[in-house]
This record gives sequence, C-alpha cells and structure tokens, in this order.
Amino acid sequence: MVRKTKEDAEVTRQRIIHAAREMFSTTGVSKSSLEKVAKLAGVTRGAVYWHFENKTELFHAMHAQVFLPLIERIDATLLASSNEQNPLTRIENFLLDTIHLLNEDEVTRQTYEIIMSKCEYVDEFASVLQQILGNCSGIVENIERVYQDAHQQGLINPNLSPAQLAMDTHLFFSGLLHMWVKDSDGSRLKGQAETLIKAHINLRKK
Amino acid sequence: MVRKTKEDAEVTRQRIIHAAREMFSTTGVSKSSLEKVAKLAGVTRGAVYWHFENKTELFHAMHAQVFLPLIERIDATLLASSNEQNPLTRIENFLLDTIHLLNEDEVTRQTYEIIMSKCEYVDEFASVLQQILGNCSGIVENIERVYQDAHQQGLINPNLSPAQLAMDTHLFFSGLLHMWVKDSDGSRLKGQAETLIKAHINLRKK
DNA sequence: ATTTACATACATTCATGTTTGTATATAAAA
DNA sequence: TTTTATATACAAACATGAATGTATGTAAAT
Repeated sequence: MVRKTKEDAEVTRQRIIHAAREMFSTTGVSKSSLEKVAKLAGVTRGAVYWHFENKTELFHAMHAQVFLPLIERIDATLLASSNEQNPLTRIENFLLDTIHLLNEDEVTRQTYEIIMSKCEYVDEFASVLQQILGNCSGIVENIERVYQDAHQQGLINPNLSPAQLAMDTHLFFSGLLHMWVKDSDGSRLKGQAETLIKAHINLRKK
Repeated sequence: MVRKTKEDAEVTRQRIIHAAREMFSTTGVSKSSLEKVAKLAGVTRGAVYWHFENKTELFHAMHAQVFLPLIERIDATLLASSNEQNPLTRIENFLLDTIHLLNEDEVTRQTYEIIMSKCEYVDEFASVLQQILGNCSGIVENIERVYQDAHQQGLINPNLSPAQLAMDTHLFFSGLLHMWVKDSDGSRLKGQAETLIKAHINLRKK
C-alpha cells in the first residue's frame, strides 16, 4: 500500500515533523538519526527523504512551523490595540502570555527547548541563530515603541530611555525563557515566573 | 620517541584540551571527532584516549578548567570587600568585569560560546546543564546578599524585595551574556553592553 | 500512462573503542 | 652507581557500528 492521496501525504509530512521534534528534544539534533525519526513517525527513511532534503531542512521546517506564527502573534500582542490600555500592562501581558503559552503548548515548549539547548549552532545551523537574533531585534523594536508610548503618557521615569528599557526587558525575558526551559524540574522558576515579570515591570513605574 | 617526562605529558594534556576547545567552538561538540582534535593538537587519538576516557570527559575537563576558577572569582568579586564600597557599585562592577573578561580572554569567550551555542544538553551532557544551573543559583544568592546590603543602607526603593531584584539582575545578565556571545559580529550589543549594565543598575537607585 | 508517495536495498564514509606495540622515564634492587 | 624491572605516554592498527545519500522498485492516485 503505497501512493497515498495528497491529504495522506500531508499527514505523513506532519507526522515526520512531529516525530523529529520529539526526537530532537530527547536525543538532541545531531544524535537524532533520520532512521530513528522515521521509525518514530511510523515510516521509513524513504518517506523522510521524499519530504525533506536532509536533516537540516527537516529542522528548518520544524522550526518555522512554530516560530513563524509565534513572531506574528508577538507583533500582534505588542502593537495591536495600541491605545486601548496601559502600555506597561501591554508589555507585561506579552511576557505573561508567552510564559502561559509555554505552560500550555507542548509543541511550542519542545521547540524552544530544542532551540535553546538541544542544537549546535554551527555550519548550516549558524543561519538559524542569525535568524533568531533578527527576530529578537524586531521584538526589541516593538517593545521600544510601547515604552515610548509609556514615556509620552508620563508613566515612567522620564530620564530612562525607552531604547534602554526595551533592551533591558528583552534581555531579562530572554534570560527568563532560557532558565524556564532549561530548569526542567521547575524548582527554580516555574512557580515565580509571573511574580518576577510583574516585579520587572513595577521597577519601571513612576 | 615516546614516554615523555611527566611535565611533557601535562603539556600534551593541555594541548589536547586547547585543541578540543578550538574544535568545539568551530565545529560544535558533536561533530568534533577525536581524530580531528588529536590532529589539531599534533598527536594521535592514542594520546587523547590516554588522557581522557572519551569526548565527554574531555569536554568536562575543558569546561572545568575555565569555570571552576571563574566561579571562585565571581564569589570573590561579589562578596569580598563587602563594606568597602556601595553595594550597587559592587554588583555593577561584577557585571562589567565579566563583560570585560569576555572581551580580553579568548579562552573564556570560546568556552562560553561552546556552552551556550555549540553543545547539545542531552544524555551525559544534561548533568553539565544542571551544574550550570546550580552555579547560577549560587550567583543569585550572592547578588541577593548584596542587594540586602543596599536595602539596609537605604540605597534602593524599600518596597522592592532583594530576592526579586537579584533574580531580575541575574536574568538580565544571563540574557546579556547569551546575546553577547551569540551576536558574533557585535552589531547589536558589543558597543553598548556597559551602557546597558549601568542603566540596569540605575533603575534600582532611589 | 504517468507521476506520486513512499519502501527497500546498496554503497560509502566516518567515528568510536579497543588492542597491540614500543621507546623511554623512573623507581627499586644489586 | 649501575643494572633491571615496570609502569608510562603515547602511536599505529584493527574491528565494529552507525548514519548518510542515492538508486531502484512499486502500487496506487490522477
């Protein structure tokens, strides 16, 4: 029984991506052989090589599937409804939402985990790092705009530059995500992430 | 010509560690074969296997060589001369010193780079992550003590808990180091790291 | 009839761990 | 002090396994 319908093929493609994510997160990217990924997906390497050129392309597909929507969501959360509520609250909500997403969505959490601690950024993967850094720059710019709003509305200490505040927030949150993801047993952060975020924002209030 | 003197052997051992660090940082840990490490060190795999059980042990040796002294240095910087100067200045100097170290010392920089983006934390390497997290906890505790000093001296806003401030600083700095190391061309951070650190500390001042 | 969506088989490369060989440093015995 | 025995510090060879990429086969969808 070969030659499935187009929809069936798409299903197998997704199953392969899903299996790859599982494999990557438990075994690490470099030690995940396509043989094992295929087996976990219930297919053979033939199917994998049919859908993806090689492991790198499979990785890219897995990464993009989660992060492209995520970037859009971030932009939307930060910028949309610009004038509807307190800018500082908007930033706080953005951070809280992201933590919440990691709590709820296994796929997103696994992807973050792979990106942050199960992957070596050399050769073909170096470009992924640059891409991530690019996304970060975008996020920082967005946060900065919101801080500018806060600045204009007189919500924060006027001698703090929005650019520096934005970078400080981004670095804080980057550190938070890293520790959140790596601290697997959750003893250090899981319980107090929300408190920390609120404290971080409170530092800025007048 | 085999059977060198003990001192010669120690030299070889160091050469292997050094070569491993170079290899790991350019090729990534998992793609660095002991064959290539040996060749870079000017020896054969025989020498490598004589000095180290396997690649994991070699990695541990490389890691410990840089990080054990580093941890001591951090403790010293943060705690020593406790009453000699402003606590906030002490934290600021600790952060600035670390960035300065990364600027000056190639070996330390490479090691950080490997730890942060050229290594997959699975299986035998998972313990390294836990070890790093343990170190982080220690650092946070130290920072917290210094913030307590600042608190008692009335230097900071009294409704900010030292524990939260310490964690906020640590996460900020963790994020900063990550970006500092990964942003290889330095376009995003290299120039403004010091400014950001000072801004971060200034946020806390009364 | 032809392309599609795979499974199967094949060839090659590469890394690892182990074993063996060996010249010499070093410590003990004479 | 010289001789001797043994452990040391590797190099070289070997054996094995695993992963990759490609090529071929094939049944069903289109």
